Amino acid sequence: MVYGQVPPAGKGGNQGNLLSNAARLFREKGFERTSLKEIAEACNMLPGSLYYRYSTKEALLVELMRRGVDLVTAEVEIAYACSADPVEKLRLCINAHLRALLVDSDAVYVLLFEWRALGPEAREEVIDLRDQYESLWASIIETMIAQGVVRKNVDGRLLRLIGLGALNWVATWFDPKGAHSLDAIGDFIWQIAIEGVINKDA
Amino acid sequence: MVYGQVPPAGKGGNQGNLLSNAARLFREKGFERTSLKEIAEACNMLPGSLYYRYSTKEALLVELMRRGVDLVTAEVEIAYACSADPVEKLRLCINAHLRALLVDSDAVYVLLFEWRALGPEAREEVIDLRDQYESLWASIIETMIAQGVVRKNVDGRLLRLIGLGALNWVATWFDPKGAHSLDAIGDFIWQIAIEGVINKDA
DNA sequence: GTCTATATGGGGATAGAC
DNA sequence: GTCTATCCCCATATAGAC
Repeated sequence: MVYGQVPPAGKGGNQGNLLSNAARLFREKGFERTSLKEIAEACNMLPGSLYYRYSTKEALLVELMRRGVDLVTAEVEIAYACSADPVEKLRLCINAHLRALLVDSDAVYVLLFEWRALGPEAREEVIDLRDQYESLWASIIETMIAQGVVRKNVDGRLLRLIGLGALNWVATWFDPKGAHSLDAIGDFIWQIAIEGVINKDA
Repeated sequence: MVYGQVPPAGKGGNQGNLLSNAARLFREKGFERTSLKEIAEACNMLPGSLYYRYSTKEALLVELMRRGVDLVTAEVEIAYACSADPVEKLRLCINAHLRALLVDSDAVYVLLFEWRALGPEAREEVIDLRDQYESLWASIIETMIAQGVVRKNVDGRLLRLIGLGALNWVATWFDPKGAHSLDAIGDFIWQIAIEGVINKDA
C-alpha cells in the first residue's frame, strides 16, 4: 500500500523541483523545523498550493524518502557491476554509497536521519524500503564470505550494520572543503575493512 | 558563557528526575515532537512549572547534553585507566562509549542525535563540549600511533571520526533482546580495527 | 494548478496566586 | 516550588475562487 500518495499525481510538471527544494530544507534544518511556508517560498508558491501534490506534509517526506532509496540503490548496483574483483567491488560500493548520501542527493540524507519524524504507518513503509536497500549490502557481503574473501567466522549482519554506520555517520561531519575528498574517506574505510589499523611488526 | 541557565538553580531537589524524564522522551520521540506538557506529565507536574527550573525548552535540552558529555567522558576515562595494554585499553574504551550511549543514559543519545534542534548560540556551546570529548579519543589514538601500535601512516583524525561513527550508529539499530550483546558488538568493532575482515590465506 | 482566505489546534511561554 | 489561567504565535490543513 502506498501511504498518503495523491492518486494520479497530475501530469508531472516540476514536482522534482518541489521535492528537491523540500529535501534540501529538510536536510539543512530538519523536518519539523521546516514549515510548508518555507518550502512553498523556495518553489515560488504559496503554502496551500502544495496540497495539490501531497495530501500531507508527511506524505511529501515519504515520497522524498522513496526517491532516496531508489537513488542509493541504483548507484550501488551500478558500482557493483563495474569490477569483477570482489575487493574492488567493495571499494566501489562504499564510495557509491557515500556519493549518493553526500553529493548526489539530499533525499538519502533525509531518508537516513529523519525517519523518526514519520508516524507508525509511514515508518513501516520506509523501514521496509530501507531494509530492501540493506539486503543489497547483505548479499554483497554474503557473496564475499562465500567466496572466502571475507573470513568465514565474521558475522555478515554485524559487518553490514557496522560498516553502513561508519559510512552514514560521515554525513554528520563531512566538509567538501576539508582535508579529505569523499573518495579518500571511502578508501580509508575500505582499507580498515581489509586490514585494520594495527601495526603487526611491533 | 553558560547559555540559558537559571541563575542559582535552587536547592537541587529532584532536578535529576526532570532531566531523565525529558531525556527519555527526547530519545523516544525527538525534541520537537515532545511537548513541555508531556515532560511535565512524566514528572507529575504542569507545563508552567518547568519554567522555574529552565528558562526555555532549549535550555533544558542544553543542560541535558552537558550531562551527557560529562557522563560519556567519565566512563571512557575510567575504562582507559583499567588496563596497561594499549590494545586492551582501546577495547575497553569502545565498550565504555557504547555502554554510555545505550545503557547508562538517554542523555548521550540526545547529545549525539538532537543537536540540530539547537539554535546557533546553544549549538556552539554543545559542539565545543562534544569536541572536548572527542579530543579524549584523539589523544587515545595519537598515543597508539606514537607507541607504534597503530601504523604510522594511518590518519588519526579520520580513524577517530570513522570509529566513533561506527559506534554511534549502533544506537539506531541496537536491540537489547537481539542476538548480540553490546559488549559483543564492541568487541566486533575492535576486532575489525585490529585486523579487518579479509581472509589473507585466500 | 495556483491563489485567497481562513479554520483549527497546539505549542512555548508569562504573570501572579498560593 | 508548583499551580492557575491565559496570551500569542505559527503550523498544518481546508474550501472554494480563478
